[in-house]
Amino acid sequence: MEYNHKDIESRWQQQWREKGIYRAEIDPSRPKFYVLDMFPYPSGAGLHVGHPLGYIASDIYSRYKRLNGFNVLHPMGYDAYGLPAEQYAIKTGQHPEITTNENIARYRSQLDKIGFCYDWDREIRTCDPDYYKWTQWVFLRLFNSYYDKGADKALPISDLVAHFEKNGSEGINAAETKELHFTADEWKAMDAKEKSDVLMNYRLAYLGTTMVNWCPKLGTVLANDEVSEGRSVRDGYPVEQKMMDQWCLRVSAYAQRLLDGLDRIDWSDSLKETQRNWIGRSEGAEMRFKIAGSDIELEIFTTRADTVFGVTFMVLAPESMYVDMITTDEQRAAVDEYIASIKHKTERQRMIEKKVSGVFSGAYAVNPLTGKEIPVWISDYVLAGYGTGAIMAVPAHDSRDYAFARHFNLPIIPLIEGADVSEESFDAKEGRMINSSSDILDLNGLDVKEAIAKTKARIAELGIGKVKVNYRLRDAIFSRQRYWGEPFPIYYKDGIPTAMDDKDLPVLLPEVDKFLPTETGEPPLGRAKDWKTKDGYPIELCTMPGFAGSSAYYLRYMDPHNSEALVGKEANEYWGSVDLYLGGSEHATGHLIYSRFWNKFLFDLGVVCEDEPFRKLVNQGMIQGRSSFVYRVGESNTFVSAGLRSQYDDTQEKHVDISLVNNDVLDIEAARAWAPEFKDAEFILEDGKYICGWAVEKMSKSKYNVVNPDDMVERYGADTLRLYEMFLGPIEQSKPWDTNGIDGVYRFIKKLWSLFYDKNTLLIDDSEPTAENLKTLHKLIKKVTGDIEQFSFNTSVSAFMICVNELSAQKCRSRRVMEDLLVVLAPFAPHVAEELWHAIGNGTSVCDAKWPAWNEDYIKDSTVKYAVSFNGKARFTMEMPADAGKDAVEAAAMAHQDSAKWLAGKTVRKVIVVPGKIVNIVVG
RNA sequence: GCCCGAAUGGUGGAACGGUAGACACGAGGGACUUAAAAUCCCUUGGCCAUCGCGGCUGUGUGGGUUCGAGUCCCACUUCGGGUACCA
Repeated sequence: MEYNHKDIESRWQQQWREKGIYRAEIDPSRPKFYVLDMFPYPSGAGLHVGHPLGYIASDIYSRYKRLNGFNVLHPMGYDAYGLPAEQYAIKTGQHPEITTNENIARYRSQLDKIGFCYDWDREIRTCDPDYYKWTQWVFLRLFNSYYDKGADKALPISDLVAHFEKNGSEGINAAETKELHFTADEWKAMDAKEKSDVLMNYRLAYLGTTMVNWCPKLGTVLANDEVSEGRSVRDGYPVEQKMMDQWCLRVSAYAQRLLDGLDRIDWSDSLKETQRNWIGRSEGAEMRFKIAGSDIELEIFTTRADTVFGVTFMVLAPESMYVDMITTDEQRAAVDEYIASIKHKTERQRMIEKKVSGVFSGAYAVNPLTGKEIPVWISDYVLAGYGTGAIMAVPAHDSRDYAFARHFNLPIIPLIEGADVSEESFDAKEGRMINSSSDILDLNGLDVKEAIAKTKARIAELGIGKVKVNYRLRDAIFSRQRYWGEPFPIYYKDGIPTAMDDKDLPVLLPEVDKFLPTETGEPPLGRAKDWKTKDGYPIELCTMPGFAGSSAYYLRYMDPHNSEALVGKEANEYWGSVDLYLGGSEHATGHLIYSRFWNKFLFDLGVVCEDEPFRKLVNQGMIQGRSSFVYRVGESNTFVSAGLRSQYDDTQEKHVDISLVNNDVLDIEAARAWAPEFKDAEFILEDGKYICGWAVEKMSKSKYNVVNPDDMVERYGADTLRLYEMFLGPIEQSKPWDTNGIDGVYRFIKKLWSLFYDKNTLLIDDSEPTAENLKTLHKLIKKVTGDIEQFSFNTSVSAFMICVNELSAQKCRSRRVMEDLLVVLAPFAPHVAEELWHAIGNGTSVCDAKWPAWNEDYIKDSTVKYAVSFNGKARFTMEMPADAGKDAVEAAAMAHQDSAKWLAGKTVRKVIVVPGKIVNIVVG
């Protein structure tokens, strides 16, 4: 029988499906293991060969755990809400649901061909009402909760209301948008709208007026992690800043817990570091500066309290509420003009220009520690969203303040001994303080760190400020002016945002005639007929963002058909948290923050039993494309081979489809047929060939470098694709796809096959394995076991190749050896392993076998090779009995015939013997 | 700018501080074949060699630790990734 992957793979895939062997059920008698892939957004382009990389790795790990007796939960689903389907709907009028379902069907068929062990009975789609009901359900909980900083957890908003009834805002220690002060009587006197406004200040899901990233092209707001360098991450459209009423999640309340949790989880250091930076904890002090001749106090935040004596001016963010309050009449016109000029610029423009700009407010503030009066300026280099939106400027020791001071000719006072501030500021936190003394505080001679501590203590003592920890992490903006997303379970009762009841869930996404905003600029849901509650109140028009549906999907997989709860107690307690999570590092500051926040909140509520959702996380690298180019000479219809390109002044590179290129040699006839512009083109050859240039780029249709896994499966089979993707290199590393190498893996499978079959004759018998056979086998078992535990799948593939070559040379026919070999191979190449497993007479599936243990005795050598070096440089090898003692090894090395040559005329100073490895003789 | 990470043949990549380049691709040579595909065998870091003895050199650069460094430490260069007026 010849190896026929098509026949084998479709047959076994069908059998596995029919027998449902990958179905996972709660089984307290077995240990559980939860392996999760980041679920994909089903895009119209389908999967390319890079997508399955992580899925293959997690599949290998899942199968390995199964073989080791674990009850493995390995589910898959679709992050089905998203912009591309909606964009397509706007263009064509086709409902995004239709597009999405088509794309899902395509993804599924592509995934199925690769032979994954997913439990498809647990599939979820975020756009499915049975699923998004629970997304809405969590939102209602967030809406009805606040964060108590004392208890350090989320509590019901009703607790807060009870407190207000009794004590007003007195003694409240809650995460809040801004500090509010009112008495119980004042609270009671408020009308419904006023009370709603006050509670919004505390709710974990709240409606707030915030500066948002508005993308006019997409007609929606974007979260910070969806914006990069002033453009939308997904499509690259410009993004501008705009004040809008938006639903927000108070993620910032969990900043410290999100930070602390990182120490308890097994993620890569770089990913943890990225999250730490994103959360951006910074310890400093808040300090109040009085405005001269008024009662107004400006509050600032600084990490450099030690530099108070170098404060020569203050700066407010243009959006700061103080701007209006302190601007003098003389400066009013200038300030208004400046603020207007800022508003015109988008964030992107501001960033590109990076020009120093600002305006004097006319007001002066009093430095509380020196008594000196300093001017207050307004500039856009101070951000409204961080700290208090106001800073004390210390030009000598902060580069931004320095640039500003230079531009506007403001004084610069150096505070650190030896710091030269004539050309640039001295930002380092080191050195001894000078020029820092007044009646109130003396820092002279102190080290920077001591000075910071002393100043903080003094500020607190004087009651002009306090020690404060700030976080860069902002609340997540949760509204999208879009159609294809989860509707909010919120309606407006006389203008007051009101939560729906659990029994009203799910709030189904309504039908609309078009997917565009309305003529009056309302979101698309404004087009829905009767978008009202039963009582006739209007329902929220925005939908939730993409990260809503992906924030708790891993919980739903545990109990996907539960209609009573997001996840049942029993299921949650059994499956716990995700033991292994695989996905791309691009979610480091988005999904992976939001779902941790979401999970911690649900933990506070007692809905889930684990505080962290993903115990171990592995980022698989990206597989990039390897694009091929031809070079057009000037504007002509002549193309020059890559090697001759330098002989022409003006050549332009042009992508050509990689299917036309083999080992960088262009198939010219195929190229002529491929594109009209090549039809009559002239090709200048080198050595009779047209050599293409190449570059590693992201795989995309427009670069003609996409490799489709279906084609690979068709030509080589799923097992070869799986092995090859693993063989390409370490899983975490990004690497270009190169189809050329796949033949090597394909050959390996054929060699494996020929170990079992010669034509139609099965070669395997019941003969006893030889010592050699066992050594080869057990080396493999040991290696692969270790590799899988460490996610080093590429070296496992090499180990299989070596093993098969050895067994083939040994003419091994022993069934015992082959069985173990197939079990170890099964996670990597399940189809061929299953086929051969049955061929040698096993009735049950190899997926249900037991992972073999290796026996060290079989691997042990009776003799060991020692590399003998002189002064560290290896010169020759000698063989010694494995149990020879150090002295014997040393003596043998010294007495070896080759030693004489290296020892001639030298004295031996020292001999180092590393058992089983090396003898190093140090000679002088 | 700041924070991570990386740098090894023509290519992808192996190497608990112990004979660098496993394994694979590609290339070259050969066998089989009318021929091709497939398969198999040999060679393959560089340089030298009285090319079947052997030798020298070699893991981005420069130092250091060590009997011994691709691996550890310091400085630098280059390339990726993240982030950015975050006070």
